[in-house]
Amino acid sequence: MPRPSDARSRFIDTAAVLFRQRGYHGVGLSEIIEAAQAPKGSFYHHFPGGKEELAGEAVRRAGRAIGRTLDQVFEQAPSFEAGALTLATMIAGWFEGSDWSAGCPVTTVLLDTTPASPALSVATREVFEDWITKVAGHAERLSAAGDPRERAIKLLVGLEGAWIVARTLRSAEPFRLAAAMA
Amino acid sequence: MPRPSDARSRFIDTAAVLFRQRGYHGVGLSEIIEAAQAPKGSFYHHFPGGKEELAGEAVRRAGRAIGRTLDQVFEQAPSFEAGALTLATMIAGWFEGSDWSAGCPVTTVLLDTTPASPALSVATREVFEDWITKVAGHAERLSAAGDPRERAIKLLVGLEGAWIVARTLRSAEPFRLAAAMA
DNA sequence: CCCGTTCTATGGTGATCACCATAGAACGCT
DNA sequence: AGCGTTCTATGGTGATCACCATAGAACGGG
Repeated sequence: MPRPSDARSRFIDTAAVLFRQRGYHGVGLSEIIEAAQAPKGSFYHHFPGGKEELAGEAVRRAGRAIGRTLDQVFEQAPSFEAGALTLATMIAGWFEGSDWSAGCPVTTVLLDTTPASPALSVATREVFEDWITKVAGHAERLSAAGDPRERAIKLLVGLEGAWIVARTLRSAEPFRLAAAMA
Repeated sequence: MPRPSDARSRFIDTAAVLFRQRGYHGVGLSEIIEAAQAPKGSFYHHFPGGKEELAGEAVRRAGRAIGRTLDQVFEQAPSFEAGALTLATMIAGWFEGSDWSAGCPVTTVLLDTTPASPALSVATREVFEDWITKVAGHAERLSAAGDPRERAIKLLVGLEGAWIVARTLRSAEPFRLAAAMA
């Protein structure tokens, strides 16, 4: 086997960035290929499934990255509430750093493709379920009040809502309020 | 002036439905025109600003409709909490009735166009601000605890988040939890 | 009745869409 | 060295994109 291609990886990361800014249909394949500085022809070698396969990989990779962050934050949090606030503050910081343009990598693809693309619907669902399971585990470990899964979904709902509202209001306040709610 | 055109109105309503399902870039103009059963040429007569102008009208009209619902619900609610629960239940019902495909009319356009289209960014922002102002007024009138505007944003964040998460989970639970949070 | 405005109707425009056929280059293996 | 696989590179494919030029139909007011 020749050298492992970093072109494939660049495709995924580039696509993730662009999809978060303008959604799945808002970004053309040619723009992704150009931004990834890869030849057009090698795209379909790495992604026989085309744009959908690429988006699926982007969603899963970004999902895993956030999942890791989520574990790190809650592992060193003194309480579930403190962890939720730290997480919300972190996301708000990244979001503001992107000038309120880098939306949730799952949501931005989800709204453009569900239920039109079953494969992508499954990918987004699995990422959300993974996050919920992880957070519920931390909620239970930190002996937070109430049902762990419900608390996890509450946090997810609050953060996703904040990610939407903050984009228009161009303010971190929704994240602060989301953390306070959950 | 000849008869007021109902074609223009059909364009707006048709576009609103389709944008909510698949986002701004996910729906082609030709599909909207065909679904509205209008000739292609009359579109640019009614909307010289093209697709963006149409989307702006769709967002504002849908925003006003939800704004009216919001007033109706809170005007006959015994408390802010009761109103929030009723509202969340209503939206969840509509959403499930569309087989979890009719997303928030603002969000679905917002994520596809902000900040690429300043005009649409303004439209989505104005609708959200209108909702917040309305809900804050009801919160104050019903003497809900805490800052009225903060409570309004909390409810908005919760509902928008629920609208996202419920789409993937295909369940009304996120709406129930959003109401409980706010 | 005729004019002027409003709206409908047809038929494209160039540009971009996602996708692919084909061939050569780069490398590991035997 | 020669083979087989992996990847790069080029150059399109038909389809759809948003948009528009042009002309006729439908209606009001004078």
